[in-house]
Amino acid sequence: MDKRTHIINTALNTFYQKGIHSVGINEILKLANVAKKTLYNHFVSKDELVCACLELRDQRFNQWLSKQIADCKTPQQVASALFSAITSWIDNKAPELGDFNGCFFINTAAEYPQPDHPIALQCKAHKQAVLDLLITTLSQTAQLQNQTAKATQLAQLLMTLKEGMICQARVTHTTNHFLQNPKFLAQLMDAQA
Amino acid sequence: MDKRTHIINTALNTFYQKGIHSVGINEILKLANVAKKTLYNHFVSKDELVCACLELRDQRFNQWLSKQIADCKTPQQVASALFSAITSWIDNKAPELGDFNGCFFINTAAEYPQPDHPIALQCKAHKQAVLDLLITTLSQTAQLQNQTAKATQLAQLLMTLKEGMICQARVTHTTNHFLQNPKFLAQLMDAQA
DNA sequence: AACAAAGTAGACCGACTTGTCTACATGCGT
DNA sequence: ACGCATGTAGACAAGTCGGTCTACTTTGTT
Repeated sequence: MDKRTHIINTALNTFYQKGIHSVGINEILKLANVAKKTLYNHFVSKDELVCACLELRDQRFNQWLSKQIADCKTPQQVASALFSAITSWIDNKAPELGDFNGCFFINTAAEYPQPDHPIALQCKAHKQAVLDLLITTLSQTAQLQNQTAKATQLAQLLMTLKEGMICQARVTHTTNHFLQNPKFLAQLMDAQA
Repeated sequence: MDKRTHIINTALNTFYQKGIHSVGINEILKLANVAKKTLYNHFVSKDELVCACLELRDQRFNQWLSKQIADCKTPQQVASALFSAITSWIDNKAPELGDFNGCFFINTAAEYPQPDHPIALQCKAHKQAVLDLLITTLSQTAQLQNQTAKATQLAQLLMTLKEGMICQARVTHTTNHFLQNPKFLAQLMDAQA
């Protein structure tokens, strides 16, 4: 396998489970069975390796999520698919995303508090990409065609609930199962009108 | 002033703004104008200092929040008060909580991924305390007396939205202003019935 | 067969980390 | 006035960090 992607894979798994600052370069080297020079031959610094991890995670997550909410015909279906996808992720039933340990981007952003740091900006960009995915998916439903404002608002609501679910699960290890109640979702998605 | 509380205050401010692992003991010593021996005379380790910071933050936050949602007569009022309080915090209009940098407990938990670590447990306990505050406040409204199940469910929904707002604001620096729309809140709080 | 590219293993550097310890100064109760 | 607790200032230990570098080995191409 390509050494570079192998390093990124190992680093992503380790960073995601233990955080960035808690994991040293040497730990990644041992786990990946790779020499230090090889790593620094592909990445000029640890920060750049972190960026590559964020990029890979962004790809994987967006691909996974877009598959989960594809073919939804109504906003309610989108909400339902989204929340059951997140719940299955929390319950470790989404192997593509690894053992659940919260949102890698929120966790990472917490370790890089300077808002203009490249890593913080990349975390921010990921959130925007997910929001855009929700907006376009919602906009493609029959109910919301040519209503981008309403679709945007709904997408923001879904995002807020999604982030809340993830953070709650990360810290308290609890899940809000009523977010999968169809009746509640129907009322929630109509509440905007 | 008491040296111990002065150290905790300085440490809390610094940890909250920059994260735990990014801040060394020496930085806190300089900011607090305190000798290293004094610090280690009051705290056996950095971890214990972090615990003291979490405890202080927990006190301050709960006190602030309970004041914000006191005297609410309906669930909708509770929701409205909660979300406008969080929004004012995000907009740096809650001086008791310092310059907004997300949830200190979520940020800290992200730096201590082991679920059984004392610091992680303290973060978890804080979230439970906030949830309890919401439950009791909601239970005291006329509409929800003797309906603890419904009050609990509503409190969980409010918690999820609150966490989502905070995390979104932390990473993307955006706010969902429609969460303060009274019409939307009314529909949201009725959606459970 | 030969050569260049890319790998391994790990010593090493300087800076930083938490935490200990010595030496000295200050304030307070009796 | 004395003694003790508590403070300051900072050297120091022991270890970790990211990152560089040397010396050697493997791999693939021509």
